[in-house]
Amino acid sequence: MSASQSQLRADAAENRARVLAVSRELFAERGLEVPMAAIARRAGVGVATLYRRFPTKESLVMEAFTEQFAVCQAVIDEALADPDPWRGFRTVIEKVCLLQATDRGFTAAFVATFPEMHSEVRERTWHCFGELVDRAKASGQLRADFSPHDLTLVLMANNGLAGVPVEVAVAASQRLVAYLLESFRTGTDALPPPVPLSLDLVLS
Amino acid sequence: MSASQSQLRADAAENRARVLAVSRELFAERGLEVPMAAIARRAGVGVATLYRRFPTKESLVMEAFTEQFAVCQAVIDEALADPDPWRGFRTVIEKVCLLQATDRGFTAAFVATFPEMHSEVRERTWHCFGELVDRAKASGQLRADFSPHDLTLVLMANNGLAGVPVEVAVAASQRLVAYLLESFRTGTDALPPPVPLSLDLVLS
DNA sequence: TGACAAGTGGAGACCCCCGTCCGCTTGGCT
DNA sequence: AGCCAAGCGGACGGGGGTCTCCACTTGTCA
Repeated sequence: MSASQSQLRADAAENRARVLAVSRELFAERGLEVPMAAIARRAGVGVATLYRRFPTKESLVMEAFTEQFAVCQAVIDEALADPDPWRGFRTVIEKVCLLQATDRGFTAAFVATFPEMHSEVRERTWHCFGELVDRAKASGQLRADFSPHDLTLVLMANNGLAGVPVEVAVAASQRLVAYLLESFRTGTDALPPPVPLSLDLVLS
Repeated sequence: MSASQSQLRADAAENRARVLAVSRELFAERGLEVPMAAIARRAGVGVATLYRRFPTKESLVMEAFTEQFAVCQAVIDEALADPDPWRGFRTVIEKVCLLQATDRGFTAAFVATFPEMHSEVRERTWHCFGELVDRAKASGQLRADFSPHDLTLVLMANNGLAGVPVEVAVAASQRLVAYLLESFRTGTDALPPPVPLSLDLVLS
């Protein structure tokens, strides 16, 4: 990596880093539709600088989120290492949904770059999750008719909560996830408290 | 109403009606971001005609969806008339979510125009649903910690399923709703079959 | 049937976005 | 210290959106 980074002049490298940091901030706050000019302005550089480092907006998005994708994979790996399959399963869903609720650009970036990722990576993730599901079913804690496709269902549903202020989104997401996990499992326990959502919140 | 309609010349009235019909079609198919020019083209009129009848795109949206809003209110009224409170409750959620899944512009229009509706209407809808919830709880079929705010939660979550082909969205929505209703209730029965969702579908 | 108000459509003003071009600046090496 | 390639930023082209303006057409009523 020092090959591509250290080739850059010191100031250029610093700018590049600042651009990435700012991108992550703004994408998280306002979603991927934030204009390149806004990123440039907040990073204190010109638009041209952005495009010199990242030939396209999409490439910037991709770069800005690779870290998050790694986190995702780590979450699944960790879950597979958990001796309790249900806890692993639950944790994956909780953590990924939290990530989604916290970072407004995350899902969009996820679906946008998903087709571009080496299918190898996709396959691996999918396979791992499938294994998690099988184990959880085998342990009798996950309902038998749960489908791995339901993970996508959860992610998409949870994504519908984006667009409200972060704290609200997080609380709402937690309650949604709790409801769903309760359906997924054989058993019951207390939900997090209701969230006073209002459709007005979507306007912000 | 005939006051404002019959003032229009015959051809103008016909154009207006066709514009509204086309709007509903396109909003349902492609969401609210469909350009005014596209609506005009499909309706076989010029852009100016649109703007003469509907001073702003927002006003067109509002007009195009008032019918759907009426359907919503009707659904709730019908549910209140149902002697079985749980069935009423369940039906409201199922029907509204189906509406959402079928019509891509519906939710967007709903949240967009919600703040503009006479608060009288909002209050009434909200009040009715609250009553439905109370009755369902009293009958012991709805969990006690269900909050009316959870309706908004469901709507937002269900909205996250928009953007995939309609048939898929409907199937996914049905499964999501089934999962959630199962959580909301004290009891259990069979879910609709899993939906082979893929994140790729979002790209369409 | 003829006159005129009501109706019409397309060109274009204005704005916002992505991505490029080009003349100026500056870090880094000798 | 001085050179120069690497770096820089702002102006600009191209596309697409909402909404307006205006010269032309057409329904309607006497």
